[in-house]
Amino acid sequence: MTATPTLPEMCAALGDQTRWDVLTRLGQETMSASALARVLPVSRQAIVKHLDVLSEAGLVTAERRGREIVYAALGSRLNALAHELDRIGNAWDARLRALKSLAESPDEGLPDDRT
Amino acid sequence: MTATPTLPEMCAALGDQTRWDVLTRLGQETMSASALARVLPVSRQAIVKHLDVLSEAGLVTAERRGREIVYAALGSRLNALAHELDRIGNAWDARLRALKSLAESPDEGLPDDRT
DNA sequence: GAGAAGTGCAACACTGAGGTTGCACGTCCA
DNA sequence: TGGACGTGCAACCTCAGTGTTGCACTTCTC
Repeated sequence: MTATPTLPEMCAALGDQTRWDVLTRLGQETMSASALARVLPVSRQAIVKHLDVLSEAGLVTAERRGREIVYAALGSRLNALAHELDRIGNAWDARLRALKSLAESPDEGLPDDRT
Repeated sequence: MTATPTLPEMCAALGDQTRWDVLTRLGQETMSASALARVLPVSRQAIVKHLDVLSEAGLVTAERRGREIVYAALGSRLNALAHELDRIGNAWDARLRALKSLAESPDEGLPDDRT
């Protein structure tokens, strides 16, 4: 049981192209690490490491099925992250709008970026 | 100019703790790189590099004001990313649910959503 | 004009992420 | 029972990201 990943950790897990390749494959069908390695242009060991990271972030589930381990992409954690990011984005923009309307006083002529 | 950053690129930009420190500060008030360096435990040059990355990702805006450059956190790109992630997460879970119900009653079709 | 403050650029060091190869060990099946 | 297939572990390599320092240049202010 891993501690809930922090926001930067979640984003870091999603900040790699190969990891997205893995995820999109797993979003289409459940696959084992070896099966993924057959499809993607990296070694199985590389895949395994990525799956570890994704599993740590709660983005995939693993299920042992005989001699192989089948992974599936898990959307719920992604939705939770999305919700969090949306909240933060809204807060930033709200503050920015407040600052702008606050700076509507005519005695500050700051648009001076033209030489 | 900055082509629209890809999804992994956006996530990679957000996958760093120091960058989040910068962003949260800029979400509270607009600041220059030097001002940020005074507040955060890293050098100005490190801050500048992070601001470059964030700017490239469209997460901050820069406005020259005299001899200094004032940055502000921009929420809109974050909201766009959130929306995208939410869509993908929903697609994954829908497919997973479909697979599960398919395993029980092999009667249903798959949702054909692209991720 | 002098000095303080901010930015720009370049060289450099260090660490960790991403990837590879090789081999050992379990599991399925003909 | 042996071979094919999948996973587990470890050593190793490479390079980009994060961070530093130093110096030059611009801009504001007194």
